[in-house]
Amino acid sequence: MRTIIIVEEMNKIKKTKQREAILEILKNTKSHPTADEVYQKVRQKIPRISKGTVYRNLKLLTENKEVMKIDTGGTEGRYDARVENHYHFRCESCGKVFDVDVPVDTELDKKVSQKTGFNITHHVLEFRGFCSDCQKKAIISPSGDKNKEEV
Amino acid sequence: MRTIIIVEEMNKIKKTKQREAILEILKNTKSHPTADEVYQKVRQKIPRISKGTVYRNLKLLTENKEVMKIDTGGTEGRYDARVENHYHFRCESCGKVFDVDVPVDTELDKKVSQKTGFNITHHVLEFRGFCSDCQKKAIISPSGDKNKEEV
DNA sequence: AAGTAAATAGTAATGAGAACTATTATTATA
DNA sequence: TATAATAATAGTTCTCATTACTATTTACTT
Repeated sequence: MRTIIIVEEMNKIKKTKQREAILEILKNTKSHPTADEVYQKVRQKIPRISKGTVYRNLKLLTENKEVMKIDTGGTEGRYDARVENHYHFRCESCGKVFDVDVPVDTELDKKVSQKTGFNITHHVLEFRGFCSDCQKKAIISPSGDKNKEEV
Repeated sequence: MRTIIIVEEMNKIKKTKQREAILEILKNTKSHPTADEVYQKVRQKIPRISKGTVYRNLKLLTENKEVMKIDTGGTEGRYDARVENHYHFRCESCGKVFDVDVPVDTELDKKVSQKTGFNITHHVLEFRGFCSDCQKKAIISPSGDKNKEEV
């Protein structure tokens, strides 16, 4: 019988201006930009930065818990420099994501853990509906109908 | 000035064995299969069905509220024939999604609506952690580290 | 200052899902 | 029941977010 020892090699992370600029952008925005939005913004400072670098660093920063990835809903990931658990609202018309500041119910996790036997680390909660802007300009129904005619 | 009238044409949906088979599969499974998993299963009954048909019908069934799409987390959508709002648990190791039967807190929507001014229609809540199976076989940490060595 | 290893830019590959099109199947109607 | 109208299908191509790959550059170590 072989003994298996798991060794975690710490990979020495080097400081780069690209990663610092990306983190800075996330820290200075209240919106929750997509990777592409971060890319567009960081290009103003570092014009030759590549999209791969943005993705790689967003992933790295997420792994290091310096930022948080919002993978709830939609196809595009969104990134948030606010790393403590909190809730969001997503507009089903324009897709924008906003913070919702109500206390996180950690008791719920314990309750459901006991009931189900799952080892629950946290929960993600996203409110859905229509933001103020989209409520105003809601002339065309947001239900995704395509059978519209102009007469 | 032109008058614009928006006309919604009701598209008459035709019954097909493909769509019925897809709905049947979703009704007879407690798991929450991805489009591809549905495709694999329906192929046992209709071998020449195309993946596009599966996607199109899943979308159609979702629009008609006959099934529900779980777009929370991950890249792949999952489908559920249980259409009334309920909560889920997602295992961060194997990716499986399970139902969580605790009452849905609709009061929360009203409370947050009033506080924020968003028109909130519902919320999605997903517990995250590790399922029973993955807790047992958790020898290798699920944190996504790749720097492991066997000695 | 030189050596090393990690990070980068740029490009190609992947994979979920949507779009397109000629053909087939379903429903309405004569 | 046969026929006409049109929705749905199979099969293929396309899109778009994200990842992988690779030669070159940059940051840290000694």
